[in-house]
Amino acid sequence: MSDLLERLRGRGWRMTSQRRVVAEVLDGDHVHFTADEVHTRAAQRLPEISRATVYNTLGELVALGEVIEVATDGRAKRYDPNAHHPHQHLVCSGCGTVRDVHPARDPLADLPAEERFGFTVSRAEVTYRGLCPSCA
Amino acid sequence: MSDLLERLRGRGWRMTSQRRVVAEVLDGDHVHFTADEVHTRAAQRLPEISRATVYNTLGELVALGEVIEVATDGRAKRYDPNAHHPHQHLVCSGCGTVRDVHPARDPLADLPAEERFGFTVSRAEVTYRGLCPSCA
DNA sequence: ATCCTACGATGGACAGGTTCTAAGTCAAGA
DNA sequence: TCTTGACTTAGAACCTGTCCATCGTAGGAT
Repeated sequence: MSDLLERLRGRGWRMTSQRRVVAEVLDGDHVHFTADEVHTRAAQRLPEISRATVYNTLGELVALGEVIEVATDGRAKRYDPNAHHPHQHLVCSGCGTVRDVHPARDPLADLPAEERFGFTVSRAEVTYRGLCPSCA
Repeated sequence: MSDLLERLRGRGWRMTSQRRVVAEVLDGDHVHFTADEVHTRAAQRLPEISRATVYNTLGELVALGEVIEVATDGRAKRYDPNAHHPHQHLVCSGCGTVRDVHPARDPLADLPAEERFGFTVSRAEVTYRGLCPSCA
């Protein structure tokens, strides 16, 4: 993720301690935090960081394509830093855990033109639902 | 949809005028109202119906599997009474409109066993995103 | 090294969507 | 008809997310 910081600096980002901490929180595999969870974890390192800053930074990361916004349920959005390899999500209906998964085919390819109703379809998000081994 | 009322009564539901009106509002094809829209339309028939009752009833219908909850993008959830015929959703990123669509393949079939991580996967929800003709 | 200043951070107000609570009402079984 | 607990109500509370005015500071200029 430190090359994320490099990329951002290369794009003219002013590198502040707040942005660094948010990027560090999102570092790591299989992480799907809500904005509030990111804020809580960031605040452990930088207690005075504000929620607005976390929202701003996450929004910028999404706009830059470095992070993906995932709406797994009607509740808070989750932020997925694994933006450079296309994937979908497997969600446990019991505990809410999210795993990245890789279907065999691109789901966009399976929506025929006559089922697009004139829409310009740009992406397909698949949420597989079921029970994880612990909850089953 | 009147057999919906029958099914609900059969499951021990107390049949109130409020629940009847909510079920009637959801009747019909290609309907994807928000809770607030359901409330507005229900209130045309039953002016004193409260928002809480609409939310309660919608939640119960979802729990019973009679209605599907569709999470659009940070906006209000939409409620889809077409729960008995498998389909997916096409959402306009501009205005939030939802259309039912039918992909050529069952997306569940495209998640290989080694990508299931021991989960018991029961369903796949696909949300296609793009711009509708008016928003494009 | 210090100064400037535009960009970023802050926190508090605000808004939309949803859930909760306490009190009153009524469907349906006895 | 009576009784009772499930249902409804209004409004407060809550959660997620955005906006605003003000303050602070990163990083280029000097």
